[in-house]
Amino acid sequence: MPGQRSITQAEKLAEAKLGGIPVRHEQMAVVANIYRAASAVRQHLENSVLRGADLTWTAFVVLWVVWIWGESETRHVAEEAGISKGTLTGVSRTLEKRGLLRRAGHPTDGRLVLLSLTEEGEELMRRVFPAFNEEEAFVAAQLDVDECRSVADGLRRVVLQVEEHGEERRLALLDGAAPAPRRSGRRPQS
Amino acid sequence: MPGQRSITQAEKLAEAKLGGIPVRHEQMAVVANIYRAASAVRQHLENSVLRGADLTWTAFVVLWVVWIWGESETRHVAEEAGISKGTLTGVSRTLEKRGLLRRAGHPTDGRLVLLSLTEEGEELMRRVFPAFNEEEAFVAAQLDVDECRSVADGLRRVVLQVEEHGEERRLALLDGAAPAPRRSGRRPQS
DNA sequence: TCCGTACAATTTGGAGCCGAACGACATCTG
DNA sequence: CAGATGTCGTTCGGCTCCAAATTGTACGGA
Repeated sequence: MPGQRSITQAEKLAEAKLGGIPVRHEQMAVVANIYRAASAVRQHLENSVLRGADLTWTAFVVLWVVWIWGESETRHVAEEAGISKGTLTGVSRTLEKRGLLRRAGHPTDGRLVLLSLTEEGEELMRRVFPAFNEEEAFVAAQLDVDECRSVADGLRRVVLQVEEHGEERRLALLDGAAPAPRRSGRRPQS
Repeated sequence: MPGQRSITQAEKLAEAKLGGIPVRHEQMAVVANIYRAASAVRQHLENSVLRGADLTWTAFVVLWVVWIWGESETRHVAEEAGISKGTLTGVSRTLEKRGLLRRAGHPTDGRLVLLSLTEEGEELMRRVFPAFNEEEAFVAAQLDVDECRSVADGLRRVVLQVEEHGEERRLALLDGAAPAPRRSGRRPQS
């Protein structure tokens, strides 16, 4: 139902709405499906393995990053996990309360906080990650290994494009104009 | 930096952590990159075109769905936009307050609410969508049209796999056990 | 030693988001 | 035509998230 057909139809309707102004169909389909897939995958993983371990997606990602990279400074963890520093403060404190994560001050630089897993956290990851990876395999079950590689590679190029040229592009678009404040969140100045 | 290399490295570290238990690398890479790409794309679009129009991602998606499909019942809009009914209630009311969306009762079935764009909403979409689509093209600029098609197709298969077999899979995994309540949200019963 | 600057994490404000419970309405059944 | 059952959208509780403002620490030069 909302697969190939409805997306194609949506594109045609969009074109009609624009009175002949051309739409970049393929690029539109990539973005739309990236987002659909991300939601579907996240929801499946949260409702299968993560809920049983009482972890949110973000909490799992944070644990995973620290597990893989070992003791790390919070800003690196936030960057790698794809969340803001502010969010990480809350998440890491929750995980600390649950005894999965340790937060320690840096020995010489008092501004830094180092995150590492507790033994309990390590155990959890040894138990949960294999199940998580099983479900990753499940969601990708309609793709063979080569297709996985090529999809992953295409997505990597999207990420790189944004990381390398996104900032510059945004500046060019605004062209010196005010960056436009965010609707939500704390108000600037006032 | 966090491109091909660091992901591959992460996978090796993960395997080491598991003491030889095999990891499904390619499937893991697909999931990881779907999520990274979704975040990157959303952030870029929010910070470029959407912020200027004072729209969040979700608000834009809702407007887009109603624009494309015309007057629609809320549950269909929620489904198509990939958000819960409860979220849609809030978002649609915000958009109504801003004069972009109309909420009307169904003429014969009093339970339903129909959403449609106001003239102002239509104008906004005619103005914003082309810019949005331009940025979709920008984020996909490293992919040629064929690659776009094949990535989109691969992602579509992921979405279908979850939509068609996800529920069944989750039930099989829990195997009759309690579905494990969500940590957040309103508590059952009590 | 005392600034000023730089950069760290944290706090804070506002919106998003899910899913259980709820109330309103529709429809089926006897 | 009443009650049971089902299906809407809405409400509500708790958590997630971002980014501005804030707080705290480091370190360079006067």
